Amino acid sequence: MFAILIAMSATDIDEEVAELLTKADQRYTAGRRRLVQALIDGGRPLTITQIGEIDTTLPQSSVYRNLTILEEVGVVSRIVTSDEFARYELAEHLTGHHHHLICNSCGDVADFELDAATEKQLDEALHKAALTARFSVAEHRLDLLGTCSACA
Amino acid sequence: MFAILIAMSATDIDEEVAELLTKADQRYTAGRRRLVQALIDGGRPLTITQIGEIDTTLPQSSVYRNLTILEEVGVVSRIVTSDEFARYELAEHLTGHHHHLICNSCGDVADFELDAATEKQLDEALHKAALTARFSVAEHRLDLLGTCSACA
DNA sequence: TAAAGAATGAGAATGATTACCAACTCCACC
DNA sequence: GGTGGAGTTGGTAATCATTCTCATTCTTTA
Repeated sequence: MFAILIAMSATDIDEEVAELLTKADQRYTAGRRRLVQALIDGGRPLTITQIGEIDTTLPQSSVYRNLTILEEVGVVSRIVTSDEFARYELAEHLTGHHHHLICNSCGDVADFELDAATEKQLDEALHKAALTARFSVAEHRLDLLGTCSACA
Repeated sequence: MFAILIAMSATDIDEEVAELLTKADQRYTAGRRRLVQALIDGGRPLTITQIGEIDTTLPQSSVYRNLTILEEVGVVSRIVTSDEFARYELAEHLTGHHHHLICNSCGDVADFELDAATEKQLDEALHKAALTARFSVAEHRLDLLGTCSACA
């Protein structure tokens, strides 16, 4: 498993997280720091269980609560695939816009990026489609479903 | 709410469903017929609750069981958004390839299509990306998240 | 028509997630 | 350098979408 290319250094992320929490009148406590670090270390969307494996000192109830708070504040985003577990990763403005490779076999999720030209054309086509449906777009989500190299 | 453009007539769908069930040693019972009809009538991905509202004669436990069977057989596909409810719609080979508009406010989901050129370029870019990640693609999934016209 | 196998549906069980709450921590102000 | 109060924690109980169970009811076929 590879660590993904991160758009900011770990300390930059830390500062950004601190600012976002402060702006929302929330503290950047030790537990929350460890949680963010686990997400950085994971390098891909993680389930609650996987987070608990990466940092065994984190109690599950605190992980759930703090992920919710970090999501509200815009630090993490929650993604749902097809299995019964929600996954969390750092928000795109910290890691860069990307998409997901979802393995139908093991359920694991990896990140990937599209070349800028395709991304641009896609965006234009999506905005046109949204316009005719009178739908106001906040973001788009593009996933590939299939089999990862570990399961092949 | 509009009904979506369906790639097959209702009777064509019925025949196709019958064949797929038979091939899997399953019966196309009255309850399953009503379930498929509810999905056709809905014209968009429906939650269990919405299906129960469209056809109030369908018991919830049977809806769950039969949706699972219809999914295994390839008649319906289950989609998960961000809220806590799974949604079901007829599989793409019955309705045509399409994508989803997911409303962050009411949670409802509508279908839309992309023009063929964009879809083609997207497909090529995705295959290239999958190749470098050594990921074998079964399908892609593209959703727009935002606000629907009813909630705007 | 009878027997075997499928399917049904009402309710119980499961399990990821959320809510609760008593103990703890941190900060601001005196 | 305390003290009060709000914020946070973490263990446990509650929630609720979904799955399982099983007695009953249909279907098929011999």
